[in-house]
Amino acid sequence: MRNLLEIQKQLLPDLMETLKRRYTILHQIMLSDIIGRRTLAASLDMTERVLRAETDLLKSQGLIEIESVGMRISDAGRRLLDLLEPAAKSLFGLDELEEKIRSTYGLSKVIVVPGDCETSPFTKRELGRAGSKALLGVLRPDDIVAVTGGSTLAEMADQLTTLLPLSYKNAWFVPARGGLGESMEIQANTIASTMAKRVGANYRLLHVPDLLSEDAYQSLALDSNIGEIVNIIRSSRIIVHGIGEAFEMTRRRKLDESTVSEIQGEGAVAESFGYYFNEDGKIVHTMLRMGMRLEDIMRTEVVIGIAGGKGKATAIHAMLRFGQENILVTDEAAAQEIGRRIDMEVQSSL
Amino acid sequence: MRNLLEIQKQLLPDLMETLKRRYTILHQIMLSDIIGRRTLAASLDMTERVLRAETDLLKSQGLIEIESVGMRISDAGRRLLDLLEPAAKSLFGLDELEEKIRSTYGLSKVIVVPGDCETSPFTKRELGRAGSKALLGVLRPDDIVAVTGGSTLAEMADQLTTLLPLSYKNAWFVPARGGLGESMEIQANTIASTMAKRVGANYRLLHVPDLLSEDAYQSLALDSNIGEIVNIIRSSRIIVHGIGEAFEMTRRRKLDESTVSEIQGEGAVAESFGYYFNEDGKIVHTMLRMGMRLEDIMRTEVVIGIAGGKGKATAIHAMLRFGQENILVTDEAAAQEIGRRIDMEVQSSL
DNA sequence: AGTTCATGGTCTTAAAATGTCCCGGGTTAA
DNA sequence: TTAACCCGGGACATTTTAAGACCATGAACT
Repeated sequence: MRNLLEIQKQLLPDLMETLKRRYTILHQIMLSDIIGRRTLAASLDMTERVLRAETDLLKSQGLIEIESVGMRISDAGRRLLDLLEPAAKSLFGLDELEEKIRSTYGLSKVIVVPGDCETSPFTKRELGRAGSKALLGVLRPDDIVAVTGGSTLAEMADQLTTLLPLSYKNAWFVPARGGLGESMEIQANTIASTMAKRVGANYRLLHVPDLLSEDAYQSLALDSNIGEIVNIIRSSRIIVHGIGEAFEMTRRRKLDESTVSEIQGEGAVAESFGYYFNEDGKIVHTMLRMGMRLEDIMRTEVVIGIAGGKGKATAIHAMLRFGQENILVTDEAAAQEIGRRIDMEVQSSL
Repeated sequence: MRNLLEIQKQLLPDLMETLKRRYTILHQIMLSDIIGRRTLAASLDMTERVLRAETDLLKSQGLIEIESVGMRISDAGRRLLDLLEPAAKSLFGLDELEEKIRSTYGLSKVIVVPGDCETSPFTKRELGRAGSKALLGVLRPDDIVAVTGGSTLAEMADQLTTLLPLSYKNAWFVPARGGLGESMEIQANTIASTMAKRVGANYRLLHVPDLLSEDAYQSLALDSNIGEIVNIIRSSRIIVHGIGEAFEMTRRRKLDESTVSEIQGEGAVAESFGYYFNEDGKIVHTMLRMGMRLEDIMRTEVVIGIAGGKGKATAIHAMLRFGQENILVTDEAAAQEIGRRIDMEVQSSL
């Protein structure tokens, strides 16, 4: 109950601060699996000595275990974090931010994790955890899930774990599109297969390059194997996609200079599923490609967007305006920025 | 949510201590109406200086007002205490104690107030407050309530206040028995009238001595006025009774030496409604008297027992074993002791 | 085998908490 | 009216605690 905290704040004015601090420490320890005092102090921007006081306390409460190799969260600590998570949201004021974004863009759910992906790799991991939690929250035993590529999605795949012994052996994971010329780990194909393995589901891969010439597209479309998997992709009930900053994506796709400047000229700020969007969420550029098409996306029941970092706020905002998202998973830095933009819009519309 | 507090106990054990301390201080200030720093420090067993640090904080939070005559609780402070009360129960571990006693003896409700009646007059006042709260919780507009005498009941009568504008003008308060040879303030008659006045209800008095000879009993029973009020008493839906230590009651009743030794020889430890009970809750001695009889008590819908102090634990325990209580209101000292006895019983039954 | 990073111990210093006493003023009871 | 009493608040020495800095030792990894 939110009330109780408000009441206690009167008698314990510094309650929030301490609670936040200890929660953050415990949380960080959990994310790090095992971590030393000095490293942890540096990553939390505390002096070693005060951190030590806190970890001693956490240890005496049985929330962490201290070994010669470092500190590790205990089962009790893990349980505590789980229980505290909703409260922590309100502690950091993230619940309000979530609701603001959710209601403004009519989403069914918004999840904001504390921190900034760009600054801390742990926040990125947390984003992945939150994303997989969100996916598991809507995943049914015989769903088809399409996923895109990207480092955030890769992190999410790593964090995906089924706690319940629910069987997903009739579910399918497929890539939403073909491969980018990027490292193996963050390709949609890899991510689809990782996710599938982690929840005990099946997967199909799409072995075609993402960027296609007209000729190549036509000939591949006739291939029956490819046709089959593309049909599966297009009938997905759930799509999980990263959100990219437009310019960076052109670079990662190694587009030629003229195309890049063309896309930029059209005011593109965001990219997802192979489409480029301007600030207003309008599609300004479409890449010829295999896999999900616009009409498939619009038909998809659950669209989960996942991205974080202040620098991606513009891109995320554009995707929200596009209006096809159902669930957004982002971080505090991006959410704050999006919140500011919402405020500005409201103000200018008065 | 109960959960949150449990979580806090793990993550903020030190803050919970100060929360307890500040709650106790604020609570004591409320009970004292107005009190000076030194007096308060003495009654809470703290040094003046540490108390001062706390009261300064309470003042800065606007929970108390400091005047030249002493400290007084503010409206905000009063509100805070009310809101925090259920949480405080769990903070002090009293909720578990309540539940333990409740379930062991099949009561519908057990209320344990912090402290020890014998040590602190404030705890006695608190016991009275809790008792009147419990009564108001079950009191219906046209109830008949029988009350016994005793200092605890007197305190309860003083603390009885109806917050709601509920009308009890059709309710009746009656004494459960006649007068003891004691001071006016703690006689059942006085208490019944005080309670009735405080909630705007009616009252009838029973003007007969509690201890009667056979002859006197017979002749009084024929009196129509007395017969009428006795009938009202016997049809009560609620009875609120104190619980006395057997030996002390024989003294207060000024019984002759032979009767006293007789009662003692029978192993009596508790007294209530004019009956003496042994440790097992069996009635071992009955006084000839007007008013409530055993069969009336058994028929009564709501029996509220109220008593506190470690020295009364044996007596309270005996009454619980008697098995007619529905609601017990006691203090921490007595409840702890009763809890210990329950543990011993459980252990010996294994 | 050497390096690195971990915990846990210790010493010093700064700061906060505490114990103690006192003062002027208002309240109360005689 | 007066005197005793208790009040809050100021002052200050002292104790306790928190914090910073460093080091010893040991496990793990290269």
